[in-house]
Amino acid sequence: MTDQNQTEYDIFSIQEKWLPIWDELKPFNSGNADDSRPTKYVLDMFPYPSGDLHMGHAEAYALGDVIARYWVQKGFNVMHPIGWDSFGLPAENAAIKRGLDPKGWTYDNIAQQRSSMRRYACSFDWDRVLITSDPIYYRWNQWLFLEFYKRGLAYRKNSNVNWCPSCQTVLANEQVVQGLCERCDSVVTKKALTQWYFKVTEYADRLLDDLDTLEGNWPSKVLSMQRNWIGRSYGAEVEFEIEGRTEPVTVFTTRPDTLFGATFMVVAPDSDLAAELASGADASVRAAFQDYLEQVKKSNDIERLATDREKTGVFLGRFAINPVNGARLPIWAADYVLSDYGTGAIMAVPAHDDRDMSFAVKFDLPVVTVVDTGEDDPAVTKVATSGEGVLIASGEFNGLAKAEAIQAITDHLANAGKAKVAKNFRLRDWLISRQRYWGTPIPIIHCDVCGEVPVPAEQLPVELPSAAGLDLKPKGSSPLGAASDWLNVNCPSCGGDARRDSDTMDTFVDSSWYFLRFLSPNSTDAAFPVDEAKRWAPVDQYVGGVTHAILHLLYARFFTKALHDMGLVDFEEPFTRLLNQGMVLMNGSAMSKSRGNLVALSEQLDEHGVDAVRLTMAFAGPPEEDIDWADVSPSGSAKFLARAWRAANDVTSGVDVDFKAGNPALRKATHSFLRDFGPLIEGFKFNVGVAKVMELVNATRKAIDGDVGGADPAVREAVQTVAKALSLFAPYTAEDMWQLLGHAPGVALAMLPEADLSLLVENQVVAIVQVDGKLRDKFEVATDITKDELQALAFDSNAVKRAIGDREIAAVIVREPKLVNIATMG
RNA sequence: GCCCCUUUAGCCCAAUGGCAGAGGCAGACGACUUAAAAUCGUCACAGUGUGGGUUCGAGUCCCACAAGGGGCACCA
Repeated sequence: MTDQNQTEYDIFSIQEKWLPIWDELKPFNSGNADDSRPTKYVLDMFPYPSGDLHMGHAEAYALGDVIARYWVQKGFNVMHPIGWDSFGLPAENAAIKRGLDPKGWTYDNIAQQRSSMRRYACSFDWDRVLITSDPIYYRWNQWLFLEFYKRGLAYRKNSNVNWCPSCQTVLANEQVVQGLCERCDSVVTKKALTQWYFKVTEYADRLLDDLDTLEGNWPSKVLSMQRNWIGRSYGAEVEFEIEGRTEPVTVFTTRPDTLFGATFMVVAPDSDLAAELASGADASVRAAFQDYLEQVKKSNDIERLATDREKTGVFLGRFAINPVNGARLPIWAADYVLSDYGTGAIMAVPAHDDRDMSFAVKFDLPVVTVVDTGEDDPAVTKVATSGEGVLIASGEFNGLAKAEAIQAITDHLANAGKAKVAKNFRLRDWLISRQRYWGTPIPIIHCDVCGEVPVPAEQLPVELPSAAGLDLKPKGSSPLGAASDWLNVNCPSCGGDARRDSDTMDTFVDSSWYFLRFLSPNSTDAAFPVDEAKRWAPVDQYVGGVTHAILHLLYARFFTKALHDMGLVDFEEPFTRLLNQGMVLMNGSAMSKSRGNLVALSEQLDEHGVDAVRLTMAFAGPPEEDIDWADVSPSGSAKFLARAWRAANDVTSGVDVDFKAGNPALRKATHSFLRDFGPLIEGFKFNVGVAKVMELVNATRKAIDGDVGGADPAVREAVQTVAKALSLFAPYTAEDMWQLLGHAPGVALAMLPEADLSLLVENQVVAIVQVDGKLRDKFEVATDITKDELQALAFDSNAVKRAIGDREIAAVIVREPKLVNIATMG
């Protein structure tokens, strides 16, 4: 049965041999209508086609493949699709640099990655592929945009937005990291622009609360980052009368219990309120405010967020009245108050808030202590005390603790119509307009008569015009504005002259719903089929890097909830289970050309073979930890694979031997492996799973070389088990082993059997005896030994007697049949 | 400053509260070989970051601290 030419393991000829056969076999097709297997949806985060695959992709896809292939072997119809997140700036920048069309660059890279994925033996269903820059895909971005628009979830507003002067485009809040553009690290500035937004905040509560349902199935780190980002805080909105103004000003506070300690009010300098209050003051105040406003506008977030920065601000010459005690509070404008959070105005309680305290110290404002926390008085120390305590100097509320005080004071003011319970979110609406070319055109037409007019559904997609003749260089307005043939259209409503919106959508829109598009990637009837979504979605297992912990996952969750409310899906969370793999490092740091520590995937594959690289990724350690390529050994992996392969070559029994006649010890090893393997894979302990396969191979080797011999049925059973398990990590080697064992191609579809637990029953076990927790003796006993028998045996042991000496026995713990612990006095 | 994770052999990493070692790398030795490589086999190496506590028993649970990594950080 053995191929005579194959006496030595040669991974490279094995790779060449099997690729075309798999192309024919298509073992991972998930689209057969008469497939009766239960469904499972395993999804890898799709790549951006910025070049060929790199080590990071290799890790992610190796790990995703372990899971996808595992479920296939457990009898599931696994949908494991792939696509490309192919709109976005790198294509545009590359095009500008080389004078090419972004399209050509993008699709060349996709072809390259696709061929590398095939060679890497990813278990993708190649009949389910999508590319977000295809009109057939982004048409549905536009359709969804318009559906959102109908429901008020997409809207346009003018505000101060994040602006990257280098990318020459606006950025979402989420794309600004430490005041820098996440893409190019330029200092982000502010710019007042009218832009499109998705109303994520409408879902803020659900986005936060539903994280609880993911507990245990998503990494806790991601859950906490999302919670942090959404940032819900409860408190009260309190109205303050303003001298010389009819309307009161509402402030949001999480500490209504400290109201008696409010000594001034602060408003955001860039708010309308600040301007209005200043305009009612005298000339010198107005001038000072204008100066300050200019200064604030010039500063960027880097400066603003520096923690050691001194507080700045100007007095607006106006006063508010504290609703609890009638105190006159000076109103200041200061940039530590943000115009787009809460109401853009706060009551300042320096005694119990660090920020207010440093402001009070800087400008010599009074400090009134109203909570006794047992610490030194902040009015004296000038150090705010923000902890729990008892109310003082708060009139009828004195003596109350924090929670009661919050309740009581809020209720008291609410009765007078001056306050209400409120909550606020750190989360802002999602700014989706981008002033760039390579993205989905926003399907809105601007008409001087009719205003914003949606492009009628039957006119979708609004295709991108060719880049030929367009200047793609960033210049602060969309390159599409210059495509006049494309831009100028008739208004769908009145037929008059009108213009298309020339901005394109943030590419995170593309990836917010792509997991649904895989259900029918080529459909021109709908974004996705609702009935298929019921069958396949949500995604059972999502695999990808933690870099998307906030942005992508939050947006996809928002889309899912919106689609749920539109009646298009029947679930509210898109990704039931999430695995974040770590990064691949080299010598302790992320690989980069500039650091000179880049490891080329193609070179690794050429040197060690696909299987050894994949196995190394899985074996290196827990998947969520980083892998330092300097610490692992792909050549060691290759050595092991050769060892496994040779075991298959040494099997001399026929395909249909009866395993029951096999060597009991080796059968036991095989079935103990089968018992352990599944839970390890399902618990993402791939490294331990691989170690178990190695253990079984070692046991098999010993059996073959020892008394058992290669003809024993247990050897075949063991090696077949190895081949199946190994196909999760090393598909080429496993397939070749499968053939050596006399099977038709398709080890990936071979079922992983359940362990026969009856083979694992022990009737003898080693019992240990401890004295005061220290091991003193051990001996074999029957597994059904009684407690008394075991205890008697323990006291019979000379070693135990010696250990006890003449001390008195305090307690004897017996855990039959494996343990006796004798505790002595003293 | 706040929160989270990690810390086990020279290295990467295992260990339902019950004998610290499953697996690998790097080593040493042996067999095979004229020799080497490959292969096969054997072996050594830590008492689990530090200090307390709970327990009959702690790598595992609790508290504090240290080091490394990550996240958040003027959001009222």
